[in-house]
Amino acid sequence: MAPDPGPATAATARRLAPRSRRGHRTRAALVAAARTVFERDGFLDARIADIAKEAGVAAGSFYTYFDSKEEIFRAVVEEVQEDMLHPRLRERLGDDDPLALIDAANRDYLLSYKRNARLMALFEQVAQIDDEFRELRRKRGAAFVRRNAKMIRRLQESGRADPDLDPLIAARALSGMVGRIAYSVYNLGERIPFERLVTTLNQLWANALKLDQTP
Amino acid sequence: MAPDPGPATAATARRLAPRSRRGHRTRAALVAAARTVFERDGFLDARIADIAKEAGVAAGSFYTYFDSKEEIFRAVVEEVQEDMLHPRLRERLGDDDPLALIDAANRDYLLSYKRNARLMALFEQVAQIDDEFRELRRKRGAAFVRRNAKMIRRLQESGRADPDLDPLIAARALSGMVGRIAYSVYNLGERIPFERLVTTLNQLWANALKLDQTP
Amino acid sequence: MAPDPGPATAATARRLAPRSRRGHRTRAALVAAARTVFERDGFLDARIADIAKEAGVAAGSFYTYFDSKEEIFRAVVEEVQEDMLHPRLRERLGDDDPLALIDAANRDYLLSYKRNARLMALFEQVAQIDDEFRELRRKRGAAFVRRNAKMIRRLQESGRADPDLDPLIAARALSGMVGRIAYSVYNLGERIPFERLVTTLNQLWANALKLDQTP
Amino acid sequence: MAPDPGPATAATARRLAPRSRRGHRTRAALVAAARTVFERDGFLDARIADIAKEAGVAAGSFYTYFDSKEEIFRAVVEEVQEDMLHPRLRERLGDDDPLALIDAANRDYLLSYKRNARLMALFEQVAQIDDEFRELRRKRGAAFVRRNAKMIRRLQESGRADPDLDPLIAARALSGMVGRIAYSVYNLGERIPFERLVTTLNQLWANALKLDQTP
DNA sequence: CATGAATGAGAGTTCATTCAT
DNA sequence: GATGAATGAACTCTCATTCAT
Repeated sequence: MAPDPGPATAATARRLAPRSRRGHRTRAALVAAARTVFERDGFLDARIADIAKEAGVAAGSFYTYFDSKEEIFRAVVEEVQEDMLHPRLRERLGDDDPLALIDAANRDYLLSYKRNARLMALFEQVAQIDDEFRELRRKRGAAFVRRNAKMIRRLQESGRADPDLDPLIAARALSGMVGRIAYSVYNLGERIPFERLVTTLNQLWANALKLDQTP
Repeated sequence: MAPDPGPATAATARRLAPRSRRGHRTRAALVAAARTVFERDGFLDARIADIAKEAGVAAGSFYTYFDSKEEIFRAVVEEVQEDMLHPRLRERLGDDDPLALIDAANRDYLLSYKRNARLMALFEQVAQIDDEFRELRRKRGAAFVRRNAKMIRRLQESGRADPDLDPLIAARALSGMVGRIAYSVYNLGERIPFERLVTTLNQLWANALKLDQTP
Repeated sequence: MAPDPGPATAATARRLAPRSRRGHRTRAALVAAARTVFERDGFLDARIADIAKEAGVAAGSFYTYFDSKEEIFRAVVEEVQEDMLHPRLRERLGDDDPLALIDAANRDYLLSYKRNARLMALFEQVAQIDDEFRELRRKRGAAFVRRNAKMIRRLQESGRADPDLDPLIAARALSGMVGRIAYSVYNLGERIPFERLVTTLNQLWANALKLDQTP
Repeated sequence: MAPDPGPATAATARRLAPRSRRGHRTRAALVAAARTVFERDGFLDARIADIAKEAGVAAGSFYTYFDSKEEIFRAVVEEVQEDMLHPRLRERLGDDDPLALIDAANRDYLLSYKRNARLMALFEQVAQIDDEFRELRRKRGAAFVRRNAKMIRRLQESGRADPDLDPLIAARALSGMVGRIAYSVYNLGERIPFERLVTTLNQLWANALKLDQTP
C-alpha cells in the first residue's frame, strides 16, 4: 500500500480571498499558470514574473493573491489533493480479503502517482528545500503508515500475518517501498510495465507479511 | 540490502590541481569548509563567500580550485565515498547463509548512512536540483539493485527463494525500501531503535523472498 | 564624398519596449545618460551603474530596457543615425555638375561628422572591440562606396572622368580618404580650417578623377 | 605614399633590464608569447596569466620584466618597428621620377602592412583605448605626412604638381587614404588584388597632384 | 483590482598584482 | 630569478517586492 496524503491542508490564505468574479478568475489563472510553470521549470527556476505572464496578468497582480512562491505552490498542491485521496479505497476498507485490499491500494496509489508524476516530483523537490513542505510530506506519509500499521496489526491478531513483525516498522518500510519505486518509475524513468510492477509489489507485501502461510 | 554507491567518481577537476604544499592545504581547507557550510546551511543557502570565509581564505581563492558550488560539492561527496563503500560486505559475498548476508548488508548500509546522514540528505537535496547529481544517484542505486537482483536470482535458481518473483523488480523494491527508511529515520527524525530496525528489515527481506520456506 | 551610414538599423530590442509613458521617459533618460557617460568615459570605462545614476534611476532599472552596454550603445547610435543621413544630398543627386555634387557630399559629411565627433570616435572604438559594430561600420562604408563608385562609373561613361581608374577601388580609396581625415581633425585634434579642408578635398577628388580635363 | 612609423620609441623600461642570460631568455619568451596572445585574443581579452602560460613561465614572473599589459605591448610593437621602416625607400628618395617614388612608397607600405596586418589592427585597437598609443600613432602619421608634404611642395615649386593644392592638407589626405585602405583590405578583409590596388593608388596620387599635366 | 515600471540588496566571478617560498 | 597561490576590489546581473497610476 502507499502513503496517505491525509486531508487537504487548509489554505491559510495570507492574502484576502477574491471577492469579485474577476478576482476569482485571476486567482484561478495564476494557480493554473503556476502548475504549468512549476512543472516546466521546477520550483527553483520558476519566477513569479513567469507565472504572472503565463497567467496573462501583470507581475504585480500576483501579490494580490499570494505572498510568495511557496504560497502559490501550496495552492497548486491543494488543487491536486483530491485526486490523490484514493476515494475507491475507502469503500473497500471493509473488504475481508487482504490480498484484494493490498492490490487495490497499490494499484490506486501507482495510478494516481502516474497521473500527477511531475507534481509529485516537484513536491519532493520542495520538501527538500522548505521545512513547511517537508513537514507536510511527513504528515501524509505518517497517515498512510498509521493505516497500514493498523491493518497489519489486525491481520496479526486474526492470525493471518507473521506475528513476529513489528507492525509499525513494517508499515513504514513497506509503504516507503511503494512510494520510492513509484518515484523511480514515474520520475526517474526506470521502465517497469505497470501490471508487472503491481503484481510484484503485491507479492512482496503478501510474502513479507506471510499472508498465505497462516490460514 | 541497500544502494551500492559504486566506485568513486573520478574528480574531473576543471580548475588546476594544487601544485604546492600550500595549495593542497588550501584546497583541503575549502573542501572541509564546504562540508561544514553545506551541512549547516543546505546546498542552496550556502554562499561561496561563506565557504571561503569558513576556510579562512579570500573569496576569490575559491575559484583557484573550483568553478562552482556544484563542483566543490562533488569534491565533498567524493571525500565521503570511501566510507560508503561497505568494504566488509564483499568479504562475505561468498557467504553461504543468505540471512547472514542480508543482515550484514542492511547493517552496514544503515550504519554508514547514519554516520553521514546530513550529507546523504544534502545529496538527496542536490539530486532534486541538479541533473548531474540526479544521474549520479541513479547510478549508485542501479549498482546496488544489480547486485541484489543477482543474489535473488541465484537464490531462486538454487530453490531457496520464491521463484514467482521478478528478481529485478523485487531487487529495486527492496533496495528502495531500505534506502527510504534510512532517510526517514536519519534525516526526517522518525524514531526507530537501530536493532529493531535492522531486525525488522531482515525479516521483511527474508519473508518477501520466502527464504525460510524452501530449505 | 564620404561614408554612407545607410538606413537606420532596426533596433532589435531584446528587452521589452516600454508600454507606459513613464517607461518611455525612463528609457529615453537612459539612452541620453548613456550618450553622456560614453562620451565622457569612453565605452570601456563606462559602467552600467554610472549610466543608471546619470539617468537618475536605480541600477537594476537599466536591465528593464537593455541587456548590455553594447545594446544601449546601439540605441545611442541609432538615435544619431538620422543626423548622419545627409538628407540634402539626395535632392542634389540629380544635379548635373559633378563638382557641385562632390562639394555638397564632402561638406555634408564633414559637418555632420563634426556635430557628432565624440560619438564617431566612440563608434570607431567600439568597432575595434565588438564584431557586431565592426560589421555595422563596414556596411555603412560599403553603402557609401557603392554610391561613389556608381557616380565615378557614370562620369567615366559620359567621358568626364579618367577612364583608366578602377571605379570601385577609387571609390573606396577616396571615401576612405575623407573619412580618415575627418577622424584626424575632429577626433585627434589636427587643426585644419573647415573651408580649407573642404576645398582641398574637393580639389583632390576633382584632380583624382581628372574631372576638368575631359569636357 | 603612406604613414611613416617614425623612429622606434625608446622603451622606457620601468622594470630593470635582465642581467643574466636566463633573464634575457625569459623576457624574450614573454614578448614573443605576448605577440601570439595579443594576435589571437586581442589586447583587451589577453590576460597576463595567458601570456605567462604561453611563455611557459609562472604568472608572477611577468612582473619581473613588465609593469603592465601596456608595457609589454609596447615591447611587442618595438620589435616590429624595424620591419615597418621601409629602408629601401630612403635610397630612392633622391630619385628624380616622382611616379617611381610614389609607387615605391605605396608598394613598400602595403607590403609591410600586409606582413604585420594583425599587429597593425592591434595597434589601431590599442590606440583607440590608450592615450599613449594614440599619441604614438599620431606621431608616426605626422612624420609620414611631413615627408609627403615636403615632396609635394618640392614638386609644386618645380612646376610639376598642381600649385593650387595646400601641400600639408593634401599630404594628410593622401597618406590617410593609403593607410585606411590598407586597413580595409588587410584587416577587414575587403578583397582587392595587390597589383590592382597599388596601381590604382598610384594613379590617384598622380592625378590628385596633376603630375602628368605640368611637364 | 490591474498594471507594469522601479527598486536595490546581494550573489557570483574575474584577474591584475603581490609575496612568501 | 622563478614560482604559483592568495588577495580583494570591482562589476555585472537577477528578481522578489513595492507602489504610483
